[in-house]
Amino acid sequence: MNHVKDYRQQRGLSQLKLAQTVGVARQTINLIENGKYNPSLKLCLGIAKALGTDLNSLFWEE
Amino acid sequence: MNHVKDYRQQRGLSQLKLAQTVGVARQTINLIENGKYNPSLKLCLGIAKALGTDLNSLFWEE
DNA sequence: TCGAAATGTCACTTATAATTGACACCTTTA
DNA sequence: TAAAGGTGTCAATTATAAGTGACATTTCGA
Repeated sequence: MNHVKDYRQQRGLSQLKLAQTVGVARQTINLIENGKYNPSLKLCLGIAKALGTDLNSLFWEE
Repeated sequence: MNHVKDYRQQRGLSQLKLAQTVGVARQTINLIENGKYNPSLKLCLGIAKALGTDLNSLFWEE
């Protein structure tokens, strides 16, 4: 899994708001948060920047 | 860009060897190293683990 | 300096990420 | 009690990641 939902909620953002910031559809954010698929690197980078964090914090499991 | 090529060469691996370890085609590694496209998160994770490093080291630019 | 391994790239196909529109369900507030 | 915002999910389409086979060039050790 990943930590997108946690970080998004900590920032008080809706899925829609995050999606608009990153420039993707709301459904795409929803699917990523629920582990339903495998986002592209570019999208991961966009989400990390929009949430003021980095790739490891959101997507890395030791 | 990214640092896949640097890390791979430091480990003395060919594109083919890394591709086999990760389970993708050699061309896929070549395209990623040359910034020709946008790999999936799953593939980025596989490459990071195969090279004994992490997402930020390979793909994060401040 | 020859030959093999490694790399870069092409065309084509297949798998899947991502989009769009829609609907049901839930919670909160007027 | 109903209206609005937020979420989860569905089906259908489009965009693109990834695979396959092939070939030319470069690199490097015997």
